[in-house]
Amino acid sequence: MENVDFLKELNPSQQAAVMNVEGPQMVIAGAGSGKTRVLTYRLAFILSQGLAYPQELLSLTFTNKAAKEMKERIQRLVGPEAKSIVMGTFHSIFSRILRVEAERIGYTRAFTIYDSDDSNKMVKTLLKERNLDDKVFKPKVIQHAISSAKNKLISPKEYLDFVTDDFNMQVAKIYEIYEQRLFKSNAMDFDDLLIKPILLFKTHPDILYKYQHRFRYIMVDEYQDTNHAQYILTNMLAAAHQNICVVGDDAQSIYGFRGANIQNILNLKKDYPDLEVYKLEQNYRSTNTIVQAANSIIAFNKDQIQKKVFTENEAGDKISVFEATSEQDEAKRVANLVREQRQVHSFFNKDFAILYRTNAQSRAMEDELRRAGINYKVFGGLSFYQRKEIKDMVAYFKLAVNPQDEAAAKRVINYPTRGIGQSSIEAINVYADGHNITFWDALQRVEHVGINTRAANRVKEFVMMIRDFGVSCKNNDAFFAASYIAKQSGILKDLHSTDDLETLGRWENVQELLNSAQGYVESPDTEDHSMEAFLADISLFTDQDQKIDDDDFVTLMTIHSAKGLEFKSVFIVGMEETLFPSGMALETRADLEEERRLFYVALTRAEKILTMSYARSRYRFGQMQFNEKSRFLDEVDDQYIKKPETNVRREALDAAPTARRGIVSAEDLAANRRAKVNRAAARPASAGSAAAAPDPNFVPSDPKSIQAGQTVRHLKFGKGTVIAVEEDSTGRKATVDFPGSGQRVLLLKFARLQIL
DNA sequence: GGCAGCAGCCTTTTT
DNA sequence: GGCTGCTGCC
Repeated sequence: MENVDFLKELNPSQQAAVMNVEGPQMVIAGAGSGKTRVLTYRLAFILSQGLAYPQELLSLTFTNKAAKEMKERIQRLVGPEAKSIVMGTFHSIFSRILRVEAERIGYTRAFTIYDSDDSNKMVKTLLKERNLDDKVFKPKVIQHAISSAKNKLISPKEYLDFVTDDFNMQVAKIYEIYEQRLFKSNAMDFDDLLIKPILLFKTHPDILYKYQHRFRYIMVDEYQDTNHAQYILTNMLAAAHQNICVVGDDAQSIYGFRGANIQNILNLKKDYPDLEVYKLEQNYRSTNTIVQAANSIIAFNKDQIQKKVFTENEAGDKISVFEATSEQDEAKRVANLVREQRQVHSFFNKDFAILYRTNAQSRAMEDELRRAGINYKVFGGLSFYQRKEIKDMVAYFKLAVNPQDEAAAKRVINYPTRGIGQSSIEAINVYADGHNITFWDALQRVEHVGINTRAANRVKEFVMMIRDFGVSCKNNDAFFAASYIAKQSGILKDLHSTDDLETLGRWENVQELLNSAQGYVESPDTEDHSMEAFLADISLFTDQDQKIDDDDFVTLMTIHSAKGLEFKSVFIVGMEETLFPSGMALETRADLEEERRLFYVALTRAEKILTMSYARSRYRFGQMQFNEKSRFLDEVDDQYIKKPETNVRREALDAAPTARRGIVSAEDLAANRRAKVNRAAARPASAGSAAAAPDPNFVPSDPKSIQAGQTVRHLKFGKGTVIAVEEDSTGRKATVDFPGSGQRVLLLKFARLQIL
């Protein structure tokens, strides 16, 4: 409290944004302008001035990780009291509030959260029940229609009143039943975590009053990415005291596809006539070349708040652009450039990011980086909690806590297989529907359903098991209960019954889930150690939240995931029409402008060096495509791009070792064929392993001593060369090229290798 | 009821 | 090219 010295570290516009804390404020923060700094200092300022207790500050962030980092920074400024600031994503904060108030709107506090996969399955079930053709009524389309209706606060009834065509009438009906079904399952989908609080506040003014007065200062980060429901929610909470501060950058609004409404930021002045607007326009991150290049492209957008982002940083290198023959060629040259820049600029791997539009593009990059022996890490794609084995485990957790959870019950009632087949499940479903009871209640009365006794008995056993799990969750902490469930459900056994690497990997993942339960229970930050609390926590966990360890690796991720991050050297690959901008975004100006903002986000991730590339040919959907280079490349003011002659010289240099490559080189074809042979050979090899005679001369070396470049021997695959060694969440892995059976990635904790 | 093999979809992004 | 979910066979 004693000092406010930290304000000296801010420029005048940052200071203004930090120190004006009463009344509605909007901070338009250009890329790299110290937005996080302003947010943290603003909270610290309020605390240091004694304007509020920390628990009266509500700060809504885009990811849980951002919240955690921000809290740590505030703690460094004002001390441990910062811990009590209410900080997190919309979804996590409001799910917490909902848990406290659940009974008021007919849920129990043990309600479970449906992820989009669960919702999708629910829609599919409803289509089946209503005998609708899923070719006409595509589950994804319907799911999306329901979700956007919910986010616009349109009820099923209103939806029905609103539409005239047959298709949408059916959608309205499905929407209605979907809502009923979720309610009966004591479950909420992602949208509900925002919609239900609004409903709660509308119908219970006393509760609204409580939270309006509890949160005296509200801050919203990444405001450009909020949707209608989030906008309503913040307005409701801020209505009493109007101390709301939203921070964002309209130029970085890239989540329109999932309902984010850029109008929220463009029109805020209408909602708050007294709104004070601060613009942070000085960029501290990038070279002037990068800042100006980014300005030059965003100028093509019509929808925007005018601002001039500038920097006092040096001009820096011009932007390089290169054309590759194929995606492999592109990847190879990126790998070469990474090596070169590491040398020339003394960069580490962690100074590099390779950004792309779609996750599918990571594969070619990974192959070439691995071949080049460059340590890398892929973010996004299938996250830990989306993996089948994890979802199965989580479904058991959900059921134990909330047996009414229909999606969870259907997921695991016959996994691991216990003789309750599809026809039995179907019969139970029909029975539940016909008697207007829930799936779980129908399971209790399985003897009336009319399936064979064998299956009925299995169902009874299943029900008893789930009840038992429920008891275990009540009486023990999350780690104990999770371990108990993993064992008793038979999942661990199921995953440990074979010795193939993939299944073992799954077993490992389940172990990792148990580890995280242990970590959760033992963490000093968690007060509630119950399974219920643990579940609530992991249901909203995403890949964005994963810990980044201190290893030195090149970052591979989509541009969306890269928002908020910065790297010394950035590669934007796949700059091709229909890929970036996406072929799906060419129809309307609004869509194309969102793609352009995405390009803006990509450009502004770079601090020093920026390289962009496009490939003449690329495999998509298993077919070769030939794309034009992206229009976005032409939109960059060419004074910031390296002149073609420089490029040509570069290309001649780079191309030398790969000069023989055609569009698809013989080498690629060979590699391809080898991979296929390899895959085909994999099964017989492991099946026949029992027959292999033990070699008395084989002495496995210490896994830690395995290094790239070594010649090693493996009992099954024979002699091979270690191409790369890397480590990720599953452990240390070696890529070994065996002349007999091709390249294999081996987990070193299992594979026995002898260094020769 | 369980498993293998095949068809068809997908790939825009994710709380 | 890869994954999911469906069908048809045991």
